Amino acid sequence: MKDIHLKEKSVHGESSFHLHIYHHIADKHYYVSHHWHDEIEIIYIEKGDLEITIDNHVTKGKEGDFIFINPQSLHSISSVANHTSIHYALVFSLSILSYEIYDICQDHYIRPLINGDLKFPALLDFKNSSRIKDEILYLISSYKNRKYGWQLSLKASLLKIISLFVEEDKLVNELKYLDIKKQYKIDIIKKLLNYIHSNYQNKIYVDDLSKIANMNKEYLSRFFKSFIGKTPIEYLNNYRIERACVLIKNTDSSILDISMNVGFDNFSYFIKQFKKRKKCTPLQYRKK
DNA sequence: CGGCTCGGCGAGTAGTATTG
DNA sequence: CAATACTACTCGCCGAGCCG
Repeated sequence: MKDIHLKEKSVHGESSFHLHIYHHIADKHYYVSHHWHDEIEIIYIEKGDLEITIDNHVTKGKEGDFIFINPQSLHSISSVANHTSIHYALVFSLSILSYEIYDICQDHYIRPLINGDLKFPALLDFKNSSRIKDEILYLISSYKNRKYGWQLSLKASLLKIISLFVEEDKLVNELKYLDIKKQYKIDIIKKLLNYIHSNYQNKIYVDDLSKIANMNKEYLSRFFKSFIGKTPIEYLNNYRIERACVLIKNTDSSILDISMNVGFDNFSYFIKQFKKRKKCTPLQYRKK
């Protein structure tokens, strides 16, 4: 089975050019579970609303908003109360802008952005930043049109966007605000999520997780919920059901085998949990 | 002192195994 | 398949300890 970890291992874009733009039409059940990656992600909400949680802080994005997710930030994305929405997600590695020789741009801006000393603000107020907005929209259209030399045009746009951020003094200097305690907690959550994703096929008890986090199990439940919005077991069941859905769609295995495979050793409990989340039985889901 | 973090207790709920 | 008993989990509450 494909090994899936919360830290995305997939390379965004072609292997020769690490920038990709996804166009998502998100229905009312749209939910991208907590994960993180080395790339920067810029979300442009074309239509509707989106709720994005970044490092335990909820950002409500409205139509026309741009949301910036910095490298290594733990984030999840979901639709807002029964509404569909359309958004672009620009995912790219800042290393495509790196220089091999020492350069003041590299030293003052690119490297600090890569290692997290400088960050983009989560939500940008575009009242006074229409140039940044225009440049991002231009970047999206360059990507779509793919005229000769489009990669160069995208690179130029990215540098232009960063230069506008610098010019307008909108980058956040993390060294000034570094919250070591908060970072420590985020690291624990990442550890727990990684453990769940690596071991969901086996039995997982809250006690196992509490040992990983060095907390007592009651506190861990609350700690986890305060970050993820679900208790550890709710999250685990949800993840198992999502994994089961993939197997139901893409394999001919029996529902019983699939339920065992994703870590449910109690078949009736699996059906119960499946119906609770998907509003149909696993077999009905396959027939759809 | 007040705010915050974390541990621990107890009660209620959810999940699971067993039995008839 | 339902009833039942047991275990695991969650959550409200309280208190200890730490820090500014």
